[in-house]
Amino acid sequence: MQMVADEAGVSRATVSRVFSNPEIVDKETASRIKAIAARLGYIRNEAATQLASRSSDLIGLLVRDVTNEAYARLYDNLIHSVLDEGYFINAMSVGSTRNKNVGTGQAAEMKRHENKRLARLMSLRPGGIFVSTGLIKPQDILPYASQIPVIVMPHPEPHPQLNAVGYDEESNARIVSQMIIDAGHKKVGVMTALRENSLTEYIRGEGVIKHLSEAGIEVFRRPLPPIGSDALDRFFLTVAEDVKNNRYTAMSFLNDHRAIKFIIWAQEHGIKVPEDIGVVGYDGLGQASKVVGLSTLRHPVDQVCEKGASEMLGMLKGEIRSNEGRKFLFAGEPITGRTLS
Amino acid sequence: MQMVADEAGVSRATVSRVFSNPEIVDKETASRIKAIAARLGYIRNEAATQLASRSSDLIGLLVRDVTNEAYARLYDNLIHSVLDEGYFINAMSVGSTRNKNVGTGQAAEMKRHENKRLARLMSLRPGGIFVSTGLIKPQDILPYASQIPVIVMPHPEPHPQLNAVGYDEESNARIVSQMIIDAGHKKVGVMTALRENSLTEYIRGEGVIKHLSEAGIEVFRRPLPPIGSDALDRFFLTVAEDVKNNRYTAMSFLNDHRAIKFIIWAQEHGIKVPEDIGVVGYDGLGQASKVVGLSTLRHPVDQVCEKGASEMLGMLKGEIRSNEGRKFLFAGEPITGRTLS
DNA sequence: CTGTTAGCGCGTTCAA
DNA sequence: TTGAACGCGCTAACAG
Repeated sequence: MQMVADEAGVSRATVSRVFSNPEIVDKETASRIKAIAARLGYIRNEAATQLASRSSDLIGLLVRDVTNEAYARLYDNLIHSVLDEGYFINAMSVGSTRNKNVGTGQAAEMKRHENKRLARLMSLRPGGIFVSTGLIKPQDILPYASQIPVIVMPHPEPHPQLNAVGYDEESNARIVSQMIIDAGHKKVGVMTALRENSLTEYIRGEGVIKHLSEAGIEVFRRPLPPIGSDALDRFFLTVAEDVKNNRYTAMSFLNDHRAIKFIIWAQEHGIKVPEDIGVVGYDGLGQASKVVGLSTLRHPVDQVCEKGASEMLGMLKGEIRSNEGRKFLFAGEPITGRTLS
Repeated sequence: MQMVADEAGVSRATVSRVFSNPEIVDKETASRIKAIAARLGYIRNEAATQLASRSSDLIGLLVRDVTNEAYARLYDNLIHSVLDEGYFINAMSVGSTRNKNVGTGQAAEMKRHENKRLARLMSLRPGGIFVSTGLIKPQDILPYASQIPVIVMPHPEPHPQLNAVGYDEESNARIVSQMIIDAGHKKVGVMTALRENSLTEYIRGEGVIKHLSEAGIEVFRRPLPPIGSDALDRFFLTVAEDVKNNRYTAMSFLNDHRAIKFIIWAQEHGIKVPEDIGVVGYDGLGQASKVVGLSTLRHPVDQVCEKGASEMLGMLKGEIRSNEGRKFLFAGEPITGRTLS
């Protein structure tokens, strides 16, 4: 910066103004300085900028797993939504469990890991934070939420003090249930999750069970084994056993990814979908579900992101109070595919 | 930090040491300070740390599009590879073109956009940078490469001064060609790209053409129309026309994503794969290609990431010189699916 | 092992 | 419209 200032025959302060408040600098001087800066390859040091200005154009994003298409979409969408207003998303991916030997009962460790990442995110002193992971607990977020705007997304976090923009799981469960009912199934297997592993998935599963039961459908609760590399395979074996015994004619999954994995698995194990068993997913994202023709529910990702971004920007500008636990829920839409009947 | 120091009855310097160089602090003092910091919710300001230490535990990643599974895998893999050594990946996603009205000939604008993002990344003063985008040009990277370690990945950037860890497109083209030949095709359509739009895809396409031609196969060059929202649809129409006229029996795509999009499109337009036309992809990533049973070539993502990360870490530690244009190429492996014959 | 001191590169007063 | 001076929160010598 000093070099640019010297070259232009001005002080560092003027150079600084050119990059932070160009309007208050003489037009000619400004363009001359810009040219010199470009020629010299000067790029402002954000760390120093942030430190001196006590503000940041950075918005943190704690995200579960970027290889998960649902999160990737969210990420991508947020980037563009906030970029228009001059903000940047700094993502902290907790990471996939793909190559990790995460065994039974290690959900606790994953939570610790998420908390670490969240703290790291805070160390960057972002203007605000989006939290997009199902594992972390409200009480771990709360301390930060009192310092900067925090929006939980797209999980419909119920905690009264946390802002949340998310999927209307209640409505969604009803929609999925109706799809199953409309397809004529009378006996249905439903994948469920433990509350402590994923509140969202817990609500999804229980919601579907509630609606199906109320409609007189016979429901078979099939809990997803605790987190672990072979959990899904064990789950599939259970379903295969159920199919063999004609316990139910359709299976409701907690997300598309697992539904599709099951379809691939079933194919390899001589089980036909939907002849032997109907399959319904949950999220409707990703190319794979389109290819399979998966019957599923499409989450309103774009709506959620737009609302989340506009809420965040409103809070950053001080137009919206960030400590009132504002809630916004959006319902998805049914996607009729070829896997349910 | 001052509050923590006061509370512990030590100076700020000691608190600082606890978080940057714990070994040189008295063990008891250190743990006492840590406890106080935790209680007070103190989190170090990274901007200040970075400014004062003139170093960063941050590695930048310029990435084309996180919603693209190939890049997402790369991203995720890098995060974990460098985290083990105490580094963090800060990704700058140039963004998908999904919702953008990117018309014909706007490749130039996308390049400008990428350059802006790269500059922004530099403003964060990372220790090094991974460049994972096909559009940006060597001369736009070079100025940065002289300042910090830069590794281009996974595109096999040929520029002699740039480090690159990437896919061995030469070998890959040979492998794909062999798959097509082995499937018995004599007349083949090959998707090609413009050199200025994507060097990698250009090399891929030309490589396949070269190998097929040398094997006596009749090749039909089918260039992908310039970037634009309807480019792919126009391409598909061309292929459909070719199929109708029996010009060729198989089509070689430049990546799985487009191959799968074609398969979905073909399905909707009454064209059967592989009966009417065989399809071969390129990259072998993503759940969708598995579902389709796409015949394709699997890129060695993990190998590339591991090598890239270890190179980067070596450079950051000064064990490897970063200005020698080191090159590492890895060949993929053929995936025999159901779409080629 | 710990405290003191001098910056890191910038934004932002306050005068001029 | 510009420059001088101060400080953001922290690390890195150096001395003790």
